[in-house]
Amino acid sequence: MSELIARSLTVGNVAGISGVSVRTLHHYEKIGLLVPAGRSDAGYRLYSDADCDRLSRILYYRELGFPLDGIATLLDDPQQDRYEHLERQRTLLRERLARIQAMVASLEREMEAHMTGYNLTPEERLDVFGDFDPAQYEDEARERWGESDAFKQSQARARSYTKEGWKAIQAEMDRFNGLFVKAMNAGTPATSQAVMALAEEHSQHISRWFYECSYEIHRGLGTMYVDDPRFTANIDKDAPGLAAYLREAIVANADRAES
Amino acid sequence: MSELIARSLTVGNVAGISGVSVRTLHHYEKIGLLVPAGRSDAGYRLYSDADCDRLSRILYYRELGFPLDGIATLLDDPQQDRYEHLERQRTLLRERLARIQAMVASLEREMEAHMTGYNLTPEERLDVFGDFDPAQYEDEARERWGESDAFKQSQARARSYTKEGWKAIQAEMDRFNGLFVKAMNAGTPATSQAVMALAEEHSQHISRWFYECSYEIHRGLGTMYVDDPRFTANIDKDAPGLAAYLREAIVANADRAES
DNA sequence: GCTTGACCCTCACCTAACGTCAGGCGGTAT
DNA sequence: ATACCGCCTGACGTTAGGTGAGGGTCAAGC
Repeated sequence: MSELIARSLTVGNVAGISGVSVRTLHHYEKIGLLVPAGRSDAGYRLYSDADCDRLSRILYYRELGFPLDGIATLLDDPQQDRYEHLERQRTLLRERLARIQAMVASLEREMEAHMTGYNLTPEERLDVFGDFDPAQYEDEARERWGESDAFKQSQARARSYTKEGWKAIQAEMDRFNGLFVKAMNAGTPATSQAVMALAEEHSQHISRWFYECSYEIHRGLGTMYVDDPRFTANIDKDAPGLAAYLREAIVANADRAES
Repeated sequence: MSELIARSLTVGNVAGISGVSVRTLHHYEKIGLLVPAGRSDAGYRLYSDADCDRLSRILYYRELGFPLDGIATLLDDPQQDRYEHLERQRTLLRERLARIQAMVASLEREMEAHMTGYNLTPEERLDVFGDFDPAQYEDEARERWGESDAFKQSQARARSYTKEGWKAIQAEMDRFNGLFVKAMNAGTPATSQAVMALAEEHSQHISRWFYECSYEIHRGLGTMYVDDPRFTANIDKDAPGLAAYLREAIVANADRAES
């Protein structure tokens, strides 16, 4: 056996590289969660590599929201080997990721609502992360957006909006509404060239700002305007029948383009 | 103007749909963070839609680690409009996501270390999320793994290991080591057919369990075994010179296969 | 050898964000 | 009318540390 030079670190060192405060380390010792391997002559705490290892695990579980005494029982359970921990931590991280994604989804729902101007119910607003099932969520997103690529694009773009862009998009959406209303009130059929062109522009506007809006997706949107009463109510607010008119134009345009 | 039937909810209702406790709502009222719009005759708290809206924002910021009084100043700042909040929340979520990804990366580094048996330094172990720069991280990963696809695969696979798989991989790695050591000790040249075949098997084993291991990547690994003293030390622990021997075999095999 | 400044020690009290009773009123369904 | 559930207001407890006070320690420079 070659000599073992076990490097030992002081509280300050450990605090420095781990990012926790010295006080926190004191605290962890007091509650028995992380007792340093030894002390120097002067009484300085000396942390071994194993201590750092343990601290790293502690920080993982702490970040994931475990109470400190829970972490202690987890770490001190002799039943558990390293693999067990890595496994659990991975699972927990996955859940965490899902939670964040739920928040992102909720945020985007709100941005969208804010944009199109309809009001969320308190239930919708407060469903920020509770009872979140990632699988169901993915399905819902896929169902809603037709395919997940488009959805991802939406996220990617949403992330890069500037304030000006945001305002511009809203103005543009208003302009669209105005044009559609005008056409409808003038009695122009939704299937006319002019109105279909407007629908085409609408789809391209979405592509520019939100996600690659395929005709399939655009059709889906049109359907939603009519089928989802919250959308319908908002769209029909100023001009009754606009939602249906919009849908007809969108579908006609999609059919024409794809034929 | 049509009549406005502002629905109002009791504490219990709000607690139910938001997932926070009644006590929490009491607390938020006491500190002035969320004061319900009104009270019923009996003194029941009545929360309006706007209150729910505010609560939703509060929960966002809370989840992101803001202190409650900080949240109050954020929400009550008249300078800030809705967009400001959405914008900030998005940024914060992105940071959060990066943090989780850093943890995942750190976890995978540890799994890998555990697998190949080398010991991380305390610094490495404790670098769980601090000072994380996603760009730098990606670069490092790319540099290390040659291209990012392979790296992503590694992550994808790592996520699906079972305990048995994990043990099997370790056993297999040990078996490889044994075979290489035997060959080396027997004086078999690293460039011999037999040893190159072993190297090929090694690469395929990695492909099976970690990521599509191209010859380029495999060569990179071999180089790392020699260049990274931590790897070298661990590999040479039982059989001095094994790291260099391994590298020679891997490179020879890759050259042969690609010619 | 002495000082200085960064770092360490141990109490000890303070805080944030709730959890958890206790004791009592209000509403409503049987 | 009773029973039960949900609501009310204190008030104390708890977790995970923050923030000094008062006092040793160590390495560098004069």
